[in-house]
Amino acid sequence: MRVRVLAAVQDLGYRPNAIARSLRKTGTKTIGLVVSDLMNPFFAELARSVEDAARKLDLNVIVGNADEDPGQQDRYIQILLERQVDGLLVVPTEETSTLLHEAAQRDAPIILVDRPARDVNAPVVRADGDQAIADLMTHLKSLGHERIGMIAGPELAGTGRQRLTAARESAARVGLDLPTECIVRGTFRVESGEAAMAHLLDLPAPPQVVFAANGQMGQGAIMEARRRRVSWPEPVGLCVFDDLPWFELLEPGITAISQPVAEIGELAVEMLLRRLAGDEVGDQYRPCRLHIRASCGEELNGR
Amino acid sequence: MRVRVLAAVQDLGYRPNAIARSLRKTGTKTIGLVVSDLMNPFFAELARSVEDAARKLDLNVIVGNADEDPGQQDRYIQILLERQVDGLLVVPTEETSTLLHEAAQRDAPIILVDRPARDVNAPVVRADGDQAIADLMTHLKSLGHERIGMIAGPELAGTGRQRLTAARESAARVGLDLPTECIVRGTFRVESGEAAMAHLLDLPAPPQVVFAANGQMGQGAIMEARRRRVSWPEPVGLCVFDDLPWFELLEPGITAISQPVAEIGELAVEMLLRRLAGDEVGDQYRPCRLHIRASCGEELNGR
DNA sequence: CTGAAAGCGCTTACAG
DNA sequence: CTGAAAGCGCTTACAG
Repeated sequence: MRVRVLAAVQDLGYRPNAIARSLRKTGTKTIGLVVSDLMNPFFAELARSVEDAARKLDLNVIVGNADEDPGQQDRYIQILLERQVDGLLVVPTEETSTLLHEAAQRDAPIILVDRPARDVNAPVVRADGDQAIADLMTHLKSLGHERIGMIAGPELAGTGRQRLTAARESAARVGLDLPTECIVRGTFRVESGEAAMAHLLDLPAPPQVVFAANGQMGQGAIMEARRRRVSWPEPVGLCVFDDLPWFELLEPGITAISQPVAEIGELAVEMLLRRLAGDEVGDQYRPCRLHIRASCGEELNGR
Repeated sequence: MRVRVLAAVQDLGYRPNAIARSLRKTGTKTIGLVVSDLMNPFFAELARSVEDAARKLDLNVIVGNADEDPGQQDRYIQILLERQVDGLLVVPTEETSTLLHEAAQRDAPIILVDRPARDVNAPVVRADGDQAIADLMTHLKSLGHERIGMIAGPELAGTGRQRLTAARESAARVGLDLPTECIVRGTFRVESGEAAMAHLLDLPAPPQVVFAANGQMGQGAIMEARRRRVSWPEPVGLCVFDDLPWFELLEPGITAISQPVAEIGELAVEMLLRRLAGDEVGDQYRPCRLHIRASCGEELNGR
C-alpha cells in the first residue's frame, strides 16, 4: 500500500504545497534579505555568503533589491512580512523608515546589516572601518601629503556619516587638512562618484589625494579621471573604502580598504537565528584592512 | 464603523497574511528567478532588470542563486515551485536537470534565460553572439594575427558550446588558426580563467591572442597575466565575451563583446507573462556588440 | 497504530 | 447590501 502511494506520488509529480504547510505550522523556514543595491559587488557577495550560511542551517532566503530607494525598501519589507518570513536581514537605505521601525517593534526579528539605523530597535552587524581609515590617514601623511578631499556618502546613511567622521577625526589627529570645500557628498552610486570627482578636479585648488567612501563611487572617480586623461598618483592620488577585485589590476594599483564581507553575512544569519531562538544579541563589528598599493604616490615617496 | 475598523487595523499594525491569501486565490503574483551566479555582474544586472520589469507589472520576484551548481539549482527550483510561484525564469547551469525538465512539463510556465537547455520544453531568451564573434575574428585577422586561443565555457553549458562553435566557424572562415591545443575549458568562474590562462601561457607555442568566453574567466585571465607580469597586446593579446565596466579602465583597454542584458531581462518577464496568459511564445535572440579597444594590438596595427 | 476532524487566515460564492 | 459558511492544502491533536 505504502509503496503504491509513493508510486502515485512519483507518477503524478506530486509536490507538497509549502504555502499550505506554513499556514498551519509556525515558521516558514525562510528569511528575507533586503540589500540596498545588488549591482554593488559588496552586496552581491553579501547575498552569497548569507545564502551559504542559511543553506547550512536549512533556511531559505528571499533576496530583495532596494536600489538605494527607501520606497523600494519598504515595499520589499512589506512583501516579505506578508509572506511570513521568520526574520529579516536588512541593509537600510536611509535612517528613517517608519516601516522598518514598526516592523522591528512587532512583526519579526530584524538584524541590520552594514549600516546602523537610528530609532530602529535591532542589532547591527557591520564592518568597523575606523581603525583602517586611521591607518590610511597615517599612511597618506607619511607619504608627504598635506591636503586631501573626500567623496562622502549620503548624509542620511549611517555608513556615510561614520566614514566621514572617522576620516575627519583621524586626518586632524595626524595633521592632514580635509577642508570643507573638498568634501563632496555622493549617493553611493557610480554616477555620483563621477560627478564628485569632476567637481573636485575643477576646484581652484584641488586636493592632492581623493578618498572615496565606497567602491561604487571610487569606480566613478576612476572613470572620470580616465575620461579627462588625468592619471594617479599624479596629479591626484586616489584611495577607496571597499576593495574591488580589479583595483589591483589597474596601473598603478588602487590603495583601498577591504571589508570582511563574507564574515558579516555569516554573522548576520547567526545573529538572526539567535534572535529567533529568543536570545538578546548585541551589535557586532568586524575590522577592515588597508591594502597599500600605488595610487597615492607610494612609489614616489621620498623622491 | 468602517472608520473604527480601519483605526484598529492601523492600531494593531494588522498586515494581511499573503500566504493565506494565495492558498485561496489562484495566483501568487510572484515569479522566481534562478540565476547561475550572482557574483557575476551580468546576472546581477539581469536580476535588476527583471525586478524592474516585474515591478511595473505588479509582480514580485524571488531571486535564487545556483552558484553554477546543478544541485543548488534544482533545490531552488523545488523551493520556488513549492511556494507556488506563478512562473519561473531560469538560467540553466547545465543542460541536463531532470527537475527542470519535469517542471517545464507540468508545474509552471518556464522561460530559459541566457542559455538554452536541450530537452527542456521552454522558450529561450538570450543574446546572440554569433555575429559579434564573427566581427571579432575578422577584426583579429585584420590586425595581422594568425593563431589564437580560447578559454571556453563548460561543455555542458549551451552558451559555452555556442560561443566555441561560433569562434571556430568564423575563425575558419577568415583564415585564423584556432588549434585544439589552444582551446581550454573553464567553468565560467574567475579561478578557472586564471588556470586556463596559465595553461595557455605555458604552452610551447602560446597563441597570439586569447579569447575568453565570459567576463568572469576574462577577469581571471587578466589576473593571471598581471601576476606573471605578462602584458597585452604583447606578448599576448586579450579579448573577452562580456564587457565589464572596468575593461575600458585598464591600460590598454580590453576589446570586448557586450550583451544587451537589460533588454534580455525585460523580454524574459514579458515572455513569461504571455505564457501565463496562455500564449505560445517562441525563442528570442538579441544581437551583441563588439567594442574595439586596444588589447589585441589595435594600436600596433600596420607598424 | 490508524483514521477522521479541526483549524491555520484568508476569499468567494451564496443565503438572507 | 450584509453576514455566515465553505474551502484552499496542509498538519496536528484526538478518538477509535
